[in-house]
Amino acid sequence: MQAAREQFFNYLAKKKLKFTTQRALIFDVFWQVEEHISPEELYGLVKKKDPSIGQATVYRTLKLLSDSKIAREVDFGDGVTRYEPYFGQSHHDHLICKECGKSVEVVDERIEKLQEKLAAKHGFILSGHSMYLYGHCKECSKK
Amino acid sequence: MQAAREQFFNYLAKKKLKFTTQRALIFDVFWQVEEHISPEELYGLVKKKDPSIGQATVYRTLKLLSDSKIAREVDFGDGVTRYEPYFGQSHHDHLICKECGKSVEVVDERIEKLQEKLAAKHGFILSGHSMYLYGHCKECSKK
DNA sequence: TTTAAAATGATATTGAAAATCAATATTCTA
DNA sequence: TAGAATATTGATTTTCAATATCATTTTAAA
Repeated sequence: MQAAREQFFNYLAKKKLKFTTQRALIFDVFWQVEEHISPEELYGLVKKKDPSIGQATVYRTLKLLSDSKIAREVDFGDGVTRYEPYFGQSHHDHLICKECGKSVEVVDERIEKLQEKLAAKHGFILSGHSMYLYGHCKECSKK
Repeated sequence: MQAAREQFFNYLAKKKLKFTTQRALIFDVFWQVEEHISPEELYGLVKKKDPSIGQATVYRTLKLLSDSKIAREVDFGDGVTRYEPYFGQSHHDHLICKECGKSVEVVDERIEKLQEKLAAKHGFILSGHSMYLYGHCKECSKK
């Protein structure tokens, strides 16, 4: 079994929750996702494989995936929470084109370090952050 | 007239919009705000001064204040968009305690520079960013 | 097998935000 | 100034994502 699937299984076991066929299916479809997906979009994909699955189950399962660190919530500020496969992925933030909506995953270790120091300076222990860079991509700048 | 009020007035004039008494009142109440406020909270305050003002007008005016760079939208990820006085303020990001909800305004010029470079590295021209640092404040860490 | 706990899908509900719309108010123009 | 054009307002409805509820079914434990 893939590591991520196993992690999900273990997480559920630890919480005395069940690895149901619905959760397995939702996980499998989700795990194919490139970049990120909204609950509604995922629901659409999942329904193709099993039309009997309820929308609420998709929402609930995404929460579980998020709690178990298999998925990560991303919020591009357009009113929809999206999720992206996270387990096994290295940490990254997002760079989004305001014009065409394209998003790129980015990281800068120096920024990460500075964020921690910045928090510490104010007496905080940093546990996470969300950083979205907005701008115009090469293609859109040309126009 | 204060600079911010004037900026709002000029913005409206440029767009051929009117500086109505409602907009003036909403601006005035908003400008007293420390840190940030949600539309609903602001609506509550404004109603105390003029109970006839409609909720929609508060929402609309906040959008105008945001468009004119007098206010800035902030999103702490709890489903409510808040606004903070921005005109004349120096740029800053937010450090939020996950436990007590306290928020602190922070900046690090080095981070700002690195963000720009990071975007450039991917062919983007950076036009803005949103950065929220989450952690535990000194008081909450003690417990 | 019985009992308890968890999960599901359908449906209803919530809450923020936006859209609609009739009624006013303001500005422009002849 | 009268009248036309435009903008604004407040009330209300609508939208939409997300969550809550609940009866039913499934699964695990005793």
